[in-house]
Parts: sequence; C-alpha cells; structure tokens
Amino acid sequence: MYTIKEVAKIMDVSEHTLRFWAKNGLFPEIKRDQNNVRLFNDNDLEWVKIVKCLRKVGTDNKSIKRYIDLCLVGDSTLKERYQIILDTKEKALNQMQDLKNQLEVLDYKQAFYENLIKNNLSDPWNPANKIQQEKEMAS
Amino acid sequence: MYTIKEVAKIMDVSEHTLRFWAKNGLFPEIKRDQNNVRLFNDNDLEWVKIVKCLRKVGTDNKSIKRYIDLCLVGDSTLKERYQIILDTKEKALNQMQDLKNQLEVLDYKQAFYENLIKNNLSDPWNPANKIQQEKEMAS
DNA sequence: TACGACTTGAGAGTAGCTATCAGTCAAGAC
DNA sequence: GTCTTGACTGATAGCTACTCTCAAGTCGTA
Repeated sequence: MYTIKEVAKIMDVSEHTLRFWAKNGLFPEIKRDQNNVRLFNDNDLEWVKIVKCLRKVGTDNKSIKRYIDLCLVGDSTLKERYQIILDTKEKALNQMQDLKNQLEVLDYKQAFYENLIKNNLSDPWNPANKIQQEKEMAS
Repeated sequence: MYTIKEVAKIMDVSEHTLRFWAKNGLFPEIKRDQNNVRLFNDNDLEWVKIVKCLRKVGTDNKSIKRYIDLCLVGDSTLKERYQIILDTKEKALNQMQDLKNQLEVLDYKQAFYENLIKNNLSDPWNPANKIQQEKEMAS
C-alpha cells in the first residue's frame, strides 16, 4: 500500500495531478483508510501507469475516462479497448515522426549557428543586418 | 506574399494560433496591407517554422519570445541562441525516449489484449472478474 | 498539549489555445 | 448603385489540464 506521496515519487507524477486524475474518475475504486487517506495498491499503480501513458501521447482526459470505463464494463469491451490501444500506438508513432522532423529543423539551426560562430560571421537573418546587406548588394 | 489563411495551410497551424502567436510577439514585424491585413513573406514563414518547432518540443511561449528577441538583438546573442537550440535538441531527444517508453507500455497492452481475444479468455484485471478469481483460488 | 509532518477537498490561478462575434473591406452579381 | 459573399480584423469568452494555495483534519512524538 502506498500513500499518494509515494505514488507521486514512484510514478513521477505530481500529487496534485494524481488527485486531479482521481477526482475525474481516471482510477477506479482506490481504497481509503479510516482517515479518508487514499491508499494505492500495486493494481492501482498499473492504472496510474496506463493513464500516464495515454496522457503522454496526448490522449485527452475524457477519452482516457472512456477507456477506463470500458475496462470496468468487462469482457464485452475487449475488442474496443484493443482498438484504442492500436490507435494510440499509431498516434505515438506519428508523434515520434513529428519529433524527428523537428529535430531536423534543430539540427539545421545548430549547424547554422556553429558556422556563424566558428567563422565569426554576421547573422544574415537579423533585420538590422539586412539593411547592411542591401547596401552591399547595391554597391 | 501569403495571407494568414495560406500560411495556416502551408505550415499546418491554425489561423487562430497564428494570430495568437503574432499577438504575443512571436513573429517580428509582419507587414500589413492598406487594409491592415497581415502579409507573410518567405522570411516570415521561417519564423513560423521555428516557433512551431519550439512549441512542438514543449517550449513555452515566454521562452520562445525570449529566443525571438535574442534574434532581433543581433550577433552579440549568437552563442546564447546556439545554446538554446542545443538545450531544445536535448529536450526533444528526451521526449523521443519517453515516447519509446510509452510505446513499450502500449506494446505490452496490445499483446495482452491479443492473447485474451485470440484465446477467448476473460480479462483478469476486471474487478468484476476478481471475485470469480478469488472463489477459484479458494476452492 | 503543543509541534510538525502528513493528508484532505475546495477553489483560485495559469498557459495555450479555440471559438464566437461584431465590424471593416473589396469584388462580383444583379 | 446596392446587395451579397467571403476574407480578414481585434476583442473577448470559454476550454482543458493542470498547478498552486489554503484551511482543516489526523497522527506520532516530546
């Protein structure tokens, strides 16, 4: 059994966020002790894990809630849940590709700055320099 | 020259977002026509590109504004800007790793559901089934 | 019985959009 | 010449998903 603080540490999710998720029904039936303090068991940690996973790939809380609810309905929803996992995987892969594309942009910028710094050049993008460039073009 | 609508299409960013970014000073000096309509040139598209890139890897708008402002200051900020690009790259790589980790969770779930569906098994996680399981354990 | 460390829910605040709206303008139809 | 259509404008309201603050309750220790 773990307190919310321990779960926050183990799962690397803030206590605030865990309470927020709990309040929105993203964890089914978390036990409480006699003082109303939440007690997470290993099973609950698995719920935290899947919620965290879905959030990380950008699933909105409503859709996560829907997935959780499907889990609670029972075996009749297995195929639907399976499909959600497949769709989520595809989303994650798209995001990976997107990140790769952005990394290319950053690589280009890095090379751009390295060239300027190494060769002690002036930034051709700077609007202030543009006037100078135009003068040079004209002359 | 492109209208905001064209830029939205080309860069795959909504008009709303472009206006929001513009209002927050994330694009320096975009020209307007006699009717106050924004006219983006190719140079401006590059600004959109870098802002989009930084946003995609989770940089907050304040930090992006800071980067843009550094660009406008001139050559004295080249090293600082270079460092921002390096830091952003590292952030992007961390996110890639994180996504990979989440993909592992999803792969596990996928296999889990595939097994249940293929072999026509009952979801051992379902709280409703748990009662049944406990009965079986006891007998 | 006072303290300090922990928890709780309620509620305010925040970032970054996202959507709605009234208003301006230009071009084409009638 | 006026009417309609469509594109753009800024202001403002609304939304999601936190994030933070706070008063109040509980426990173990001194």
